[in-house]
Amino acid sequence: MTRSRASYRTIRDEISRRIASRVWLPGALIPGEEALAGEFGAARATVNRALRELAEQGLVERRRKAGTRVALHPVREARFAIPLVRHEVEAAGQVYGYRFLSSVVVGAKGQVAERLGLADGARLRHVQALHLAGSAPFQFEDRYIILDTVPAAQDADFSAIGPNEWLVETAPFTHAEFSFFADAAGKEAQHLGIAPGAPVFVGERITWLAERPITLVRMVHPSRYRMVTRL
Amino acid sequence: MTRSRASYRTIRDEISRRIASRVWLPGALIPGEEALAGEFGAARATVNRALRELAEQGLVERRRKAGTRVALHPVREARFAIPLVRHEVEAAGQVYGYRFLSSVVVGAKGQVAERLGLADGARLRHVQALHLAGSAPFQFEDRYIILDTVPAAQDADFSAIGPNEWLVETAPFTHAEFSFFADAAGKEAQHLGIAPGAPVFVGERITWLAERPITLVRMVHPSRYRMVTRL
DNA sequence: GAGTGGTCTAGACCACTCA
DNA sequence: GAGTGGTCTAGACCACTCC
Repeated sequence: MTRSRASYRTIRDEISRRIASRVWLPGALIPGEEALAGEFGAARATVNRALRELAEQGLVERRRKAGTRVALHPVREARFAIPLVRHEVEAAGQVYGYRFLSSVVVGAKGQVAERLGLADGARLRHVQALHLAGSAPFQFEDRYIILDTVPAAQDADFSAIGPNEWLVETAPFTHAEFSFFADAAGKEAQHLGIAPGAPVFVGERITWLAERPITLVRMVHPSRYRMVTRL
Repeated sequence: MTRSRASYRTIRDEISRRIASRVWLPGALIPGEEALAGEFGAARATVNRALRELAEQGLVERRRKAGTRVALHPVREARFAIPLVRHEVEAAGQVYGYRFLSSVVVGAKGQVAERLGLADGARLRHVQALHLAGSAPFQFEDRYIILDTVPAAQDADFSAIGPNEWLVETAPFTHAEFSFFADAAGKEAQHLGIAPGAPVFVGERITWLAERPITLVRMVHPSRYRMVTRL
């Protein structure tokens, strides 16, 4: 045996290989953990971990009593890292720049109040800022911070450090909702240096601490932006 | 004790709570697995699984010898399910429709050849199709299938079933690269029933079987489309 | 009822990395 | 060198679900 020992990676990759090479066809039942443990000379827990990871990837589907099947329609998941803008820019080898635009305390109303599940009039700090990669605009940030949840945000100074970095270190979140879509540039066009109506890539994020909303942010990128991942 | 037993979920959630409530601050070192096992009355393996999941979520960072720290900048990951278009439409409670547009075998060249790492002239099947939600256009699909990797695709019939569904059941992939961005509608505008130049949301995906490219697809959505996830 | 995955334990050795 | 996480084992009990 060249294989010093059966690791869960070895087993996972071998099973993955058998699926890819169609030794086990989509929809087919594969051997149980016990059987595979025997085949690979490993403990059942080791096989379990291998299969669990494959199930997380969506490559197989597992059900008690029914066993493990090769997924018919691999509803696979793509994972995207959600880094700080600054890290994103620096990772691309460019110099990060930050420009504070405006800040004002307002009462919640309309769509914003609704999306955050707030009563009209709840106090929000509305901040706008621009993030640069080198000298080029990279992201326009339009953010509401719920002051009931994060009172300290009322007096925070966002002239030098962006509200995202401030929040990350001050108010961890427990839940989040992300959405991404394309839109036509509105008022942010001038800040991004593009024509009004030009396509922009928008990321929206709402974060909560337990059941209390922390912040709603709209991050607008010019259309040269790409969100990329591999798996 | 009301807790019947310490499960890895209990432990994971409790640790998560301590981080959220700032009992353990960003950057702080948290107790070792041994210590936590003692505190929770669990085996070290159980604590390990809890911490491993938190590390996957990006909430903590682990290094041998150095220990486990609360992440300073939670580079958290968002996961997006990549379902079949049909399932996506049906999950939204709408009737899925498919319209085959065109298919032709071409030689690889230019950008396409380059992105797939193919020699000029490699044979590709180029397929275009439209996916509908109810009567409204949902996604325009523009796909190249590498016939060297998937010879069976040469004669596959895509008039009733989309190439994606066909591929999923015929040619599993081992690696993939996804990218998402905003663009201005080009020739696909007429199929999507939107104005040329209107913003569209584009998803591109390349899949490989081992080192051989399977397919490159460009999926174009009108700007009403939202890609959403929670965590 | 029975079979399969889900989880937990106690103990062990290993691998990496910090000092 | 020593400390911490990474992984594996052997065995056990449990929970879900199909028949």
